[in-house]
Order: sequence, then C-alpha cells, then structure tokens
Amino acid sequence: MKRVTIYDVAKEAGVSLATVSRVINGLEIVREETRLKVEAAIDKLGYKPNAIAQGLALSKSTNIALVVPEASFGYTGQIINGLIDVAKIYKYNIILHTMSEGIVEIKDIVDEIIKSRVDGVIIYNDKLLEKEMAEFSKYDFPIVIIGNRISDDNIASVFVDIENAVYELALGKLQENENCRVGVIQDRVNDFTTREMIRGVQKAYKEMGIEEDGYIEIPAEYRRSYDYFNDSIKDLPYNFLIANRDSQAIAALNAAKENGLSIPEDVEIVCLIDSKYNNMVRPRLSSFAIPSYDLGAVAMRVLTKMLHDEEIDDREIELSYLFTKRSSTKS
Amino acid sequence: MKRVTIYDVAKEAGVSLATVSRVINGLEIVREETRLKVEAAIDKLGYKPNAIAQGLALSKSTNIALVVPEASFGYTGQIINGLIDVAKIYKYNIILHTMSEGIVEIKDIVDEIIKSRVDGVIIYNDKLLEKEMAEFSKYDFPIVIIGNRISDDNIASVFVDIENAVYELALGKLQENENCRVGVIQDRVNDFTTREMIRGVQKAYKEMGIEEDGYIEIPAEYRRSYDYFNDSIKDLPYNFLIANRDSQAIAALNAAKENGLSIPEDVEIVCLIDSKYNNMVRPRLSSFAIPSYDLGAVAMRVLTKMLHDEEIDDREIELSYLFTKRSSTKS
DNA sequence: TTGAAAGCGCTAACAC
DNA sequence: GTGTTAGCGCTTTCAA
Repeated sequence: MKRVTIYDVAKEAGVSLATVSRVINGLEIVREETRLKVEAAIDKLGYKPNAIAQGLALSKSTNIALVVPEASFGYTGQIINGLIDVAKIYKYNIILHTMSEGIVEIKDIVDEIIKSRVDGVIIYNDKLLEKEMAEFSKYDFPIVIIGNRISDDNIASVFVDIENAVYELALGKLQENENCRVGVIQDRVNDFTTREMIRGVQKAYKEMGIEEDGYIEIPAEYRRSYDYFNDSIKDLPYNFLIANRDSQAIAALNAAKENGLSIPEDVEIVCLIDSKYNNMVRPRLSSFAIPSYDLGAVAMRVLTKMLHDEEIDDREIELSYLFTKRSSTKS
Repeated sequence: MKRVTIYDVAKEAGVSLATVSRVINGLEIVREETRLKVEAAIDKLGYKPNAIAQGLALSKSTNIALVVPEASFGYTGQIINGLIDVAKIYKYNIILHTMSEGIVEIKDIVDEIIKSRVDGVIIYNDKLLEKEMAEFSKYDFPIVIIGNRISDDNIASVFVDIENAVYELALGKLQENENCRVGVIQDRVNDFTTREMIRGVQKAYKEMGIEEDGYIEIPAEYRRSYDYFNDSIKDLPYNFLIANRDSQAIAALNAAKENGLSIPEDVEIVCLIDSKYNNMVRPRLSSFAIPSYDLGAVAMRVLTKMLHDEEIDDREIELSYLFTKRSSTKS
C-alpha cells in the first residue's frame, strides 16, 4: 500500500491539510460536517498519521528510552511490565536498550539514545556512571533512575531502601541470637545493590558491637554461584544468607541441602527480589517483596509528570518493601 | 543545552549543510581538509544527528517493533536478548510492545506500530491473528514471526518444530513402554504452542494405535497450575507430563512430590523451553533446549536481510532443538 | 568537491 | 471555521 499522507486525506475530503491536522488532533474548532468528511476520508484511505513527521514538527518523539542491565529479564521483567503498562496509558513507546556486560560500550548506547531524540530516559542500571549521566544531562530530557537515590533538576528517582531492609532484617536476627552470622551474597551484575546490602549488614553488626564484615564475595573463577557454594557452603562462617536475585538464593539453597545442611535449621536464606520461583523451590524461599512492578510503573508515571511539566512533590520517591516469610527462615 | 543542528555545524565549519551531511554519512566525495574542518565543528558543538529528521528525509526510522505476549519475560527474555544483540550490530533500535492479556486491544498495538513507522516488525505472539497480520501487510514493512511456520511476500518466520519434538519424545516413550501415558499440559498464554504439542502426542498415539487424547486442560477456575495439579495429579491418567514453560513443569513436579509420587518413577516430567530454573529445581527437569536466544537472533538477522533487500534462501527457517535429559525422566 | 534548493509529513501561527 | 505558509532537521538531486 502506498503510504497515505495528510495531503491525500485533504484532497480526498476536499479540505486543506491544516483541517485534517485539526481533526487528527481533536481540536474543537472544526465544524461537525467538515470533521465527518475528513473522518470518512481517513477511514477510506486507511490513513495513520506519521509519528516521525509529527515528531519532527513538534520536536518530540513520544518515545522513551529504557536502559536495563544485561538482559536477564528474569528480574528486570516486572519493572518493564510496570513501565510499559503506564507508558501505554500516556501513549509513549519504549525503546529498549540493554547493556550486555562489557560487550556494548556505554557510550554507544548513550549516543544512540541521544540520536533517537527520545522525550525521556529511564535507567535501571548500576553501571551507568556519573560520566554518562553527565552526558545525558547536557541534553535536556528528563531522566528517571530506578533503584538508586538521586535527583537533580531534570533527574528523579524511584527506589527501595535496600540498605535499610537488609539492616532491619539483620539487626532483628542478631538481636534474637547474637551468634547468628549474617552474610550478603555478592551480585556481580548489580554492584550498587550489593553495596547497599553490605552497608545494611555492616550497620547491624556495628550496632550490635560485633566485629564482622558480612560480605560473601564470589571469586571470579566461579562462573555460577552454585559451584561456589557447593565448594564452600559448609565452611562459610555464616548461617544466615541474603541474596539479591532468586537464582543466587536458590543456588545457595541447593548447595546447602546437597551438602547435608538443613534449611532453615543450619542455614537460613533470604532473597531480596521476589519472584515466582522463590515460591517454587523447596523449601520455599523467604523473600523481600521489592515491588518491581511498582518501581517501573511509578518511574514511568514520574517521567510523564516531568514531561508534562506537572508538579512533582518529591523527586526522590521511596517505595516500601515487605518481608514475606516462607520456609527458608526460622520463626 | 540548546539542540545543535546541522546548520550550526555548517556555520561553525564555514561550509554548507549539504557538506556536513556528507561527512556524517561518510560519503567519500568530501575533501580531506573539509572533512576535518567539519569533524572539528561536530566535536566542538557536540553535534549528534537527529534520527527523527533523518527518518523523515529517508522515510525510514531504523526502529523495529517487537511484539511479545504478556510481559512474562521469563521465557521471552532470551529471545529479546538474541534480538537486541543483533539489532545493535545493524544499528536498529527495538520498540517493545507487550500484550497484557485482554487489557490491551491488539488493534491499538497495531495502530501504534504503524504510526511509529518502524522499518520492520518481529512478532512472537500466538494471539496476533490473521486479521492483524492482514492489517500489517497492508503497510509494506517486512515482518518476521517467531515460533510459527508462516511465510509470504514480506513475511518470514523462525521457529522450532515443536510438534515433531513432542512427537518424537512421546513416540519413543510409547515404544519403550506401551502403558506409558503421555499428557501435554495446556499453556494458556501460548495457544499455538499448546496445539502443536497436542498434535505431537496425538500423532505418536495414533502411530502406536492407541486411543488416547493426551491433552491436560487446566480448568479456568485454577489460576495457578500448581493448585490444579495439587488437586488432581494423583488421579491424572498420565505418567509422563510435557509442559511448555518451566513454571508449569515445576508446578507439576512440586505437586507430584508433595502428593507422594516419586519422580521419575511414578511420573516423569519434561519441560519444553529450557531455562536456568529447570536446572535449579530438584529433581532437575529434563528439558528441550528450544534455542530461544537463537530464535531472536536469527529473526532479527532475517529481518535485516529483508530490510536491505539481501537474498534470502528460505523464508521459513527451522531451528533445531536438543533434548537434555536430567533427573525428571527415566533411563 | 561543494552549495542551493526541493522535499520528507506534519504542526502552528497567521490570514481570510 | 478554514486555508496558506513557514518551519521542524535532514538527505539528495542538480548546478556550479
């Protein structure tokens, strides 16, 4: 089908293109009769406005760039869901950018995003450092960061206070039993989150006057955390493990079971991000319910507010978490 | 930062915008000296070409629309990964569209896609019916379908012969033991795949001269397949279950274990789509390794070929699968 | 090798 | 109410 343009519609309806434009955009100053004529022509020709041309004329694209870490959609998925659901409401499209570790130059992504002249950017990614952020902010589109407390003139953020979540959990455990040893499992693909978790435990230890670090670093030679735990879990000086993602928690859980430890008696395990799989493994994994869907939805909502110059009461939006006790923890 | 345009660069470099355009696009007919001047100006001003304007001028957007089923990225993720990885190579952006069951009108999505004037579409979705396909094909962009054998003038497809995979598996089992009863678990969000699986078992039964249907329909009142299996697995007339997605296989597996059945002795379970979780549950799930990443990568590659009018030997590309035996099946 | 100018499809003043 | 016209930022003939 030959691409039909606004001119074709105008000719078909016997009006000027300006009138067609008015009809398309629902401006009220068009006479009923004319509008009907135009609409009939639109239907007849199957005309759909060219968003690119509109974008050029209006200097906006109704596209949003979303940057997520390497494409492990397992734990990114809910965020994307939330994002897309509200993006649809406000008629924005999502251009998806992933950062496969090391393979793609961050600079290239930033470049692509700028060239594509999106109206805004949502970033859920530890690895986008200040340098890149600075690059972005030279162009004046609004940015929303997920998972990281930050804000600025045209930067907002939506996050959960993970440090505090971990802190409260660890503190509770330590108060219950001073001999409990809480350890945080490193998440290689989420440095920032890992650091937050560590700060949480450390704060708890400190508050209890215990000299302990609480950081379980996964040596680089282990490609899968399961292998690491299989080799080491019996010797680990921790009996309460906190992991960020389900796969890591499950790895620890399986390794523990298979090395003769019972859960939660010998080792307790908690997962930060909730996923359906936490509920599918046995014993079921206790977990925080980091509201991933909401993180995405709220981020997108805030972005639309920035885009429409609506009032925003707070550019640093903290969402609350919930702890869901299942069978991998005591009491 | 004021958006810098090609005019700004031209003025800065003391040349015309046509020359700047030539430099940007790497056309050889620019004198070295001039090119250097222009490049210096580009650097100095931090100019990045406006992809929207380029799009208008060239009537192409370098954007690809990707349509995936409701946003359960768990099993869509690998496909998206593959897609994006090769999209990057060819400098295409991915606009992501999801179809949350029932909530979004398919028509609206088609509409959005057409308005956005993407260069091509990749669809991984059972629910996009012929009606919508027809709508798409009125506009002349190329389409690649994932998971479904189909082709046409500007439609190609990349898929795995699931019917055959299931057929071979079922046949082998039945030949081994005529009393074995193979059942396919309905996947509500993937009608097409479900039907293919059913045809596979039915063909095997038929070939063995056995009067059996092999379809395990999950009644609508069960929101989670786990609940259904918990209620029914002991009475199910099947001892060899085939599920499409990991979560369904795991549901059956958990329900079986918890109802006193042992795996694989009493019930065997196989999952079609492989995921890391298949390897994380106990017993580990035997599974086909449907090459999801490759499905995405190949789909995108084919699309680029169509976009660049390259020769395509086959518009129906069948990818092969592998069966990975783990602990949820015998022998 | 470079510049001038038309055109991609649309919006938004500004006239009428 | 409706039409005319000047952009939006870029590519691409066609001339020079």
